[in-house]
Amino acid sequence: MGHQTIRNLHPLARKLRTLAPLDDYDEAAILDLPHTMRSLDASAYVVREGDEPTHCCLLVSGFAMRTKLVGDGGRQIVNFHISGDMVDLQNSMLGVADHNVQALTRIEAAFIPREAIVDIAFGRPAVGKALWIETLVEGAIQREWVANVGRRKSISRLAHLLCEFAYRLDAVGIGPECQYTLPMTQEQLADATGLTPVHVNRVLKTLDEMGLVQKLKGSVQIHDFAGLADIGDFRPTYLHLPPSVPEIHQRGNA
Amino acid sequence: MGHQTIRNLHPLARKLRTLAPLDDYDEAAILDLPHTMRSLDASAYVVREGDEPTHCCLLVSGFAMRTKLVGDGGRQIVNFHISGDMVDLQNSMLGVADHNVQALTRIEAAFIPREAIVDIAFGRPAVGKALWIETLVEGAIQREWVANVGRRKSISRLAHLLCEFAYRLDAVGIGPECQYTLPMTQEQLADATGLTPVHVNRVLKTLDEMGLVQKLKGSVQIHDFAGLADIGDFRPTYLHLPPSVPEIHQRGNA
DNA sequence: CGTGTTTTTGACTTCAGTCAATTAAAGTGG
DNA sequence: CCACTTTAATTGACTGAAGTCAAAAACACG
Repeated sequence: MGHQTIRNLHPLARKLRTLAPLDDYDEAAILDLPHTMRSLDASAYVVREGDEPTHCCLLVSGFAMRTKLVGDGGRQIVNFHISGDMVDLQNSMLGVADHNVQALTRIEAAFIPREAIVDIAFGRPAVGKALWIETLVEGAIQREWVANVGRRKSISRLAHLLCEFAYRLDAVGIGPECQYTLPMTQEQLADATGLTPVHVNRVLKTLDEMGLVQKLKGSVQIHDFAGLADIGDFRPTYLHLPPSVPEIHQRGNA
Repeated sequence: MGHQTIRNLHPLARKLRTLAPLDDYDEAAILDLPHTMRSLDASAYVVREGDEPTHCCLLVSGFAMRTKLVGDGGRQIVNFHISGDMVDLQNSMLGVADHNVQALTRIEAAFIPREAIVDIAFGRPAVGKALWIETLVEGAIQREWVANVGRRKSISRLAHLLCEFAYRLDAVGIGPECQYTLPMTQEQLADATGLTPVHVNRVLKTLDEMGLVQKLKGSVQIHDFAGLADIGDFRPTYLHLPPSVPEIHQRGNA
């Protein structure tokens, strides 16, 4: 594997560095992780419920989502993922996948053998700690989603989701301030918020009329971040981002 | 600390053993973890949102819950916890608590210094792996809760919750088959399912009329587990329990 | 262009929430 | 042990937020 290979895992190194202090050897070990690159088309499955994956999938570019299907045919999106996310630690470490991971857009992904992850985690405690923290942060996000879907009304749910996405994109350097890529369809937003597509459409219209946010095709323009965060009841603590990130959103009112 | 002390952490050893293979030294190291015992009354806080806990709380006996408060005063319970659960890995590892942990009943808890956890996790990879897996399983439960609250109707939500609780109690040996301790009030069930107490009351009545389950004070009697799992759309994969546990529920129809 | 998504809108329905009052338990202290 | 307070459960009547159904308009793309 040559110089090309080295760069593939850069998003992972970048992210883990923000989660726990890593030295140069740690970073080198991350970049050196064995892996195979694959690109997948939008809506392709990375893992399906019931699979027994042997590799961990790192999302290098593009967007992905985790989905669960319920009995009556409904679907719930339980999280979205962006560059640098280990999209499948859980499924590969737990043996059998309890949910689906799907590409949302076309993605580039690195598949890393599970053993290599375990080895680096315990061979290099700093890396292990970072991976563990990543797992914990994802848990924190899931908890916030439970609260979002369980206890907020539709307008807050959507506003909250848009705020979260803005912060997470900022943290990885995509999504320059107040206009950012939002590749989900309204149906997907509905599945993420526990609403129906029709209602998402109406709520989005309301948010627009309120002058808070404007949804364009494939992206979103936030006009008043503070206002959006307010009706979305959004406080970013649960994302456990490094202190630098939140500042970006101070200027939300363009 | 004498022989008494050794037994305190037994629930933890017991649980971690089911998550990853541990040798005798691993178990001894777990039982040897420094800790202080405390008992807390029902509804006392173990951690509050915003705290910066330095200790990890292990629930030795009793029941606890994680709660998040939303802007309009609503509360969402995002998980329940039972004996053997590390109720506060997330908050202590992530620095600042993004949610509350509260005793649901009177509890006995062991508070273990955060550094001791980190040391054992990386000094004894088998233990570390078990802890990591515990974190991942909790994430899996959170995802299922997102789907439960987001996409199931009220009767399924409650039925699902009751099934999950039955399985989790079985896994730690409390809750002998079909009658088990269910210490939550209807208000707490409502906060866990994203419903109102009034509606929970009505749904519980319906479940009773359907002959599936009967709620008594402080406990619940399941008359038809298969039927309950059916309307609850409950499949236990996401709990990632050892294969032995599920069998107990084969005899659900007493 | 034409075909297939995705978005948008309107009319109507329903599940669950709200309000309010009652009953039943569970403590508490004299 | 019993009045007294508090907390939890129950019930009914009414409301409302979000869902459903259905059709039209707007894109996206080969």
